[in-house]
Amino acid sequence: MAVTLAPMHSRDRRYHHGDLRAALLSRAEQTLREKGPAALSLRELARDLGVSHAAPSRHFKDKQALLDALALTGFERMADVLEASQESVEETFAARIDAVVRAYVGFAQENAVLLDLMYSVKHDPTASEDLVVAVGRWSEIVELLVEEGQRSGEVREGPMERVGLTVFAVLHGYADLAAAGMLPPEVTEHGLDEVIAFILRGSAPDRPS
Amino acid sequence: MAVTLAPMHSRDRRYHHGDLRAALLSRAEQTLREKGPAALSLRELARDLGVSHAAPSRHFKDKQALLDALALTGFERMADVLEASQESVEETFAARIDAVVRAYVGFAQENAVLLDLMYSVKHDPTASEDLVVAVGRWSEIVELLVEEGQRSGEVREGPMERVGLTVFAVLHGYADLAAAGMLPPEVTEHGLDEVIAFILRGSAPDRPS
DNA sequence: ACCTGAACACCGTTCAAGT
DNA sequence: ACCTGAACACCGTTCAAGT
Repeated sequence: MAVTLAPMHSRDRRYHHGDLRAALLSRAEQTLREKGPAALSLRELARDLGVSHAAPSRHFKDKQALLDALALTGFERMADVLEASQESVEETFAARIDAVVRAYVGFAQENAVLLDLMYSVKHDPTASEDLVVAVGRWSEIVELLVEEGQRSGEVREGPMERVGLTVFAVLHGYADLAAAGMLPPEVTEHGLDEVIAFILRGSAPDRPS
Repeated sequence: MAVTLAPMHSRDRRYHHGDLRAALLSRAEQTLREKGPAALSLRELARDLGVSHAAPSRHFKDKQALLDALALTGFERMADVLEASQESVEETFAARIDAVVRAYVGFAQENAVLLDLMYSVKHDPTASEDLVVAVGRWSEIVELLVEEGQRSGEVREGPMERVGLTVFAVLHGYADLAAAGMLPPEVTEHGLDEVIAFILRGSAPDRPS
């Protein structure tokens, strides 16, 4: 019966969608969130949006291209969240780490499936240039933070690949466990304090003995 | 458990495979490793093994059941590797952590895609009971290790959900980054020393000041 | 430029039937 | 018990054609 176009909603655009690309991304994320990555189908997406099954190919070369684009928006939003966490925060390493850990873990919990997608896409060798840029943006945040801590004497000396990377590993590991639902419920926010304290102890300078 | 049976076709296998279940799992892992999870198809698996496309359904209810079973073997092998890492190792917290970190990261690097599968399956609410058991086996290893360290005074006091979980988060985060190929190449093994030192500092008791 | 509709090859799942 | 072969509904991708 669906031969007539866009009949249901009076305020619908012309026979082509208007901003199909954005609509596809948004709807895809919703499906991902609600039914998981295995349930994501281009044809169903098109059906939901009231366009033909071939329409998405005008905006995304193939399914993987849509997933890549979705992951990219995830990285960008993540970077935004991390950068925002550093605004109007006391300029000590402890305060900054506290803010960034809470922001990262919060994002991970609210966007667990998207985070999975982000990391699996990044794993892919054919990753786009934009994506590399977006990843760089938020690994830089941790780097800057650590370097600042080193200058102020709050963080032990050493190259970024050692100190910064390890701090990031803690951050990422805890967020990943939280997103995967592996943390006992009462630990989820309580545990954050311990993680932050752990990072501070682990990255503190040696005390003269 | 008869292994040899009457042959059927000219030179190939018998008409039923013999141990199709194990063959499916093994071949699925190989495909996963070589071509990634998106390229895994039950029909292709069956083709590769010379059985009809409907044969796998005798052993796995559906595709997800096969993936679950594959993830389970991953968890079991992981537990084996971790347990093996604790044999004939000096009985100090430092030595034990060193061994377990290297084992975990090593496994993660050699089985990156499988690890992804393991965590995505564990994320699934319909996870089997066997799987929960297998996960428990290796989170216990870290717990025992931390408790032992606490008794010997090498590790600060505190409940397992605080100290043990955080140690595990570092371990997991670094392994995940390594598996995802996010570590600069020269860091991969060099960085392990820093991670281990970080864990030791982070979990050490407070020094009287 | 943007989308449709038909076509193609492939997929997961089910099921009666064979051995 | 274990597997086959056909059938069904669905999928991703491509492409000539419409507007």
